[in-house]
Amino acid sequence: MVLDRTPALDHVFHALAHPARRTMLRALAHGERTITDLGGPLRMSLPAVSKHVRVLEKARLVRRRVVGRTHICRLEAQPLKQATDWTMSYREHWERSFDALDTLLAEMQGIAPTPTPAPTRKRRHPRAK
Amino acid sequence: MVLDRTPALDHVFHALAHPARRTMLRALAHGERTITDLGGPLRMSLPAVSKHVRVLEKARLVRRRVVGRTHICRLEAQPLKQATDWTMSYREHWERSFDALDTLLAEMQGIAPTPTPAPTRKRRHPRAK
DNA sequence: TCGATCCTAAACCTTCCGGTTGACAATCCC
DNA sequence: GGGATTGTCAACCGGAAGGTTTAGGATCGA
Repeated sequence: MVLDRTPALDHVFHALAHPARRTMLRALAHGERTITDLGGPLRMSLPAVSKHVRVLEKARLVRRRVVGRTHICRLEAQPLKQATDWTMSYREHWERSFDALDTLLAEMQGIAPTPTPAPTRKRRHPRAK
Repeated sequence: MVLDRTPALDHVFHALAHPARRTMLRALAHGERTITDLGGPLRMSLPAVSKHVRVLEKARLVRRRVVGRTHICRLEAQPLKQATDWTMSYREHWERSFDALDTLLAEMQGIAPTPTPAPTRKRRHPRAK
């Protein structure tokens, strides 16, 4: 079961809600980066970058090790799996809306909707007619 | 390609970052709900509930129709697919860390790590030795 | 040793968030 | 009509977010 009252998810989703932080994660996906590296494409002061990194650390999306005067950041993707688990638990819903769109398009063309393949998607909560 | 600078994602992730709103979405997954319904389990005033719902609407996760004096909310799961697309683009990373854990556990037991299946997961950025 | 580089700390500012209360509009129903 | 129900609006509040500037500590390297 996927829980909604999970403080960890609060931090992860909050961390993901800022474009600068998503950009940082994207950079980290290609390898380790220093703070200055991460700030490179971002047009903001270094202290600002530093704060964003701390938000990512709080969400456990980034780990840092200090080497001399440079801080080297590393992506920690595990929380992204948890986030995915949560959002994915709604998968049937967005697929259902795809089905609905299929149906609509098909009706507009006067043909039957494309039949859903083998593992039948079941309509879990049928609307009252 | 998955874009990081997408305002829509800002709104979606921000909407998901609050446990009350995740709880609301969970309720909506089981069918339509009125504002009062949504506030039911949440121990907060009705105006507060109302604000949360507006955040969900801004993220296009909820649509509302007004029937008499009641406002009926409906889950709109499409943005959750976009969110999933984004987080899933890091899948190889959390799987990689699983591999690492496998290896560690295997080493602790003095046996070889479980071999990775066919489409070999490559180590993209090898650390200098 | 001494300047340049990397980064954090602290103070400050503005805006947004999340909640409240109080008032009121609209609707339902007796 | 008139009370109960549903929900919003507006004002307010404390605190968090997101940015800046200024200062300074630590390290590198010539």
